[in-house]
Parts: sequence; C-alpha cells; structure tokens
Amino acid sequence: MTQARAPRADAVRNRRKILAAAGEQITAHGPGAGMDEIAAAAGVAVGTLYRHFPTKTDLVAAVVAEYVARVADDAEATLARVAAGARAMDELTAFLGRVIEASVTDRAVKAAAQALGAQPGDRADEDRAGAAVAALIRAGQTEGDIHPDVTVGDIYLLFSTAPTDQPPAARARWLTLVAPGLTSQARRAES
Amino acid sequence: MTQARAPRADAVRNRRKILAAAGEQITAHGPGAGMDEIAAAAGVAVGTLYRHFPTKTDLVAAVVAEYVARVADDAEATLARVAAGARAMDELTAFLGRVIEASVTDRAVKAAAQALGAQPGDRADEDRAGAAVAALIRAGQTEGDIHPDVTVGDIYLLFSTAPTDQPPAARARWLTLVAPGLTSQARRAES
DNA sequence: ATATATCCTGAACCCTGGTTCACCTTGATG
DNA sequence: CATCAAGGTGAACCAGGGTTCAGGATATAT
Repeated sequence: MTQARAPRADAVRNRRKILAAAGEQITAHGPGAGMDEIAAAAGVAVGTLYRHFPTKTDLVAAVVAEYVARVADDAEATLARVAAGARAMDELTAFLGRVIEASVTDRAVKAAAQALGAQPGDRADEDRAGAAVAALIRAGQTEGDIHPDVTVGDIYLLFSTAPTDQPPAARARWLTLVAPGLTSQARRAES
Repeated sequence: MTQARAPRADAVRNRRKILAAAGEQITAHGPGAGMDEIAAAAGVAVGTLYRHFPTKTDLVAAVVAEYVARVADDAEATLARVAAGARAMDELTAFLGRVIEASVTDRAVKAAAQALGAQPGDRADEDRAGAAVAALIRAGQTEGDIHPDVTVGDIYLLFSTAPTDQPPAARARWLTLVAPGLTSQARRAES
C-alpha cells in the first residue's frame, strides 16, 4: 500500500480552473473550442491541460460528469419537495424544464460529449439522478397524474431530445407540447 | 442571350452519383465523412466533387435540399389523402413518424448541415412542405382533433427534436409520448 | 535551507481533412 | 473526322488543432 503523496495545492487549484474554463469555452464556442483557448481562459499553458486530462475527450467527459452531478442534486431536491407534499407531476415537469434550461448553458457540452463518444464519467451520479426520477414518477403515478407506463427511460428520451439550441420561447413551447404525453388522461389508444 | 451549352451527359451522371454517395457516406459515418471517401464511394476523383460543388458545405446543402424535396412530396401526398377523407390527426402523426424514419437514414445529414451552417437549398420545397403541413393542421382543427393553437412551427419544433439517433423502439415510443401534445383534449392548463 | 518529486510552460510536431491546380480525357459540335 | 471546351484526375498543398516533450519553476518533506 504505497500511500501516494497528496497532490500539490496549486495542482488542485488549476484543475478546478481548467474545469470551469472548459465549461465556459465549450458553452460559448461549441465542441470546436480549442485546447489552446481553454488553456488561455484558465490562465494556464496547454501542457497543463494534458497533465490533468490525457486527452480532450477526457476533459469533456469530466465536464459532463460535473453537469450530471448537478442534475442529480436537483433531482433529489425535487424528490424531497414532493415528499413534503408538492404535486409530483408539476414538480417533474418543472424539473424537466430546469434541466433543459441548465442544459442551454452547457448546451454544447452535450454535443461535444457525443461528438467525441465520451463515456459516462460518474456512474454513481447517474444512478442517483435515475433513482430520484424513478421515485418522482412512482409518486406521480400513485397520485394518478402520471400515466402508468411511463418510465425513467421516457424522461431520458425526452430530455435527450430537448431543443437546447432553440430560443427560450421555443423551449417553453416544447415543454408545453411534450408534457401532456406523460399524463394519464392524455394518451391516445396505442396500436 | 448567350445560350450556354447543355451540360455533358457524363457530368450529369456523375453529379447524381456524387449526391447519392454523399448521402450514404454522411449517413454512415456522420459529418466526419471525408471528401475523399465520398469521392471513392462515387467512383470519382476528389477534383470532380469540387467541380460540381465548390465546397463541402455546398455539397451537404445539396444533399439536404434533396431530402427536403422528398419531405415536401410526402407532405403533399399526405394532404391529398386527408382531402380524400382520411383523419387528419392520424395522418399527421403518421407523417411525422415517416419523416423521422426517413431522417434516420439521413440522420447525420441534419447534423452535418448545421455543423457547417448550411443555408437552405431550395426555398421552394420548404414552402411546399410548410403549406401542406399547415393545411393538414387546419383540417385536423376543423375536425376537432388538433388543438386550436398548434402551428406549423410546432411541427418543425417536434421534428427538429426527434431522436433520430435512437433505436427504432425508442423512436416509436417518442412519437407515442409526443403526439398527445397536439391533441385538443390533452393540453394541461397553461400558466 | 536543501533536496527532490511534482507540476508548469510553450514552442514544435504531426496528422487529418478540405482545397487547389497543372495536365490529361472525352463528349459534343460542324 | 477533327477540333476544343467541358469535364475528370490525383498528387500536392496548407491550415487548424490535438498532442508531445525537454527544460524551468515550485511546493512540500526533512
């Protein structure tokens, strides 16, 4: 068990600055944001990026991981609110809306991620989010608002197709159009 | 009026082969499909591509234009069917489904298009499609199936967010989830 | 204070992929 | 057929951007 020496203080600081800068740059300039630009924005040299993240793909994956963690937090907070008495269907819709809004900021991140075939960063956070959403759905079904056959996968599906690159009005409209599909009354007869 | 000489026969043939090959290659390998590969697939040299399309963006735009034309045809055919007595809502949903399925084939084309900021190829075809869809919506609203405030823009919005990169089952499910949003009964109260 | 392993720097490297161009081939015209 | 412009060829060119690496700087342990 060779206890590895703790990382240097400035290294930790830089890592954070890099992650932040990467998020901003990718958000601003899309997946095309260059390593050089990210480095500059972080006030660091390119080589430093590569010390922390062996490849651009890894860097993007790390950014995505952060994002997923935030979503997981939101999901759990939402679930808590429902447990405290809020209507599940409404909270779920609002949650979807928030995640999408947040996704606008991190818009290109999503694109960059799959443009590079980034693999999941933190499985744990993903699971946290999934579990919370599942509970949210169950609650809504118990309350009778949400259609019985709705699953977590459906939420993922909707989220992954959200128009993050459209203006706010369009995003709101989209939510209005899509939300009814989750309700129990609204489903048309399936073939 | 210098009457320009008619294009050579082989040139026309090649242009078609290139367009076809470009469609296939982009579909298969995403926007990353190289000009070299497209040329090879078309059984033609790179230079020939550039004779017909001054830039890769132009080539992609041309492919998109073809695609749009097909969609316009479909839209008009659908409209004709409704005029002949078919239920508008059902036809519209089916139309959306078909377009999405077709879009899977041309999946990356869409991506490539906006990755290069491709400008509309044939405004005329776009208008044809728009007009037909608008008529379809009106018909559905008259029949009472489609919600009064649904517009052509909504259809575009939904279409542009279709999960073309998901497996068939997911695409079908998506349609099931989304369709209710268009119906008149299903809309929840708006804020 | 000194030593040393960790970390940072940034110019240079290199590979990928779009684009060009000088030269050859071929379909159409008279 | 003869002629020639339209069309085709593909090796070479070039820019952009990810990646490397030899050398300098600095935090931490003794």
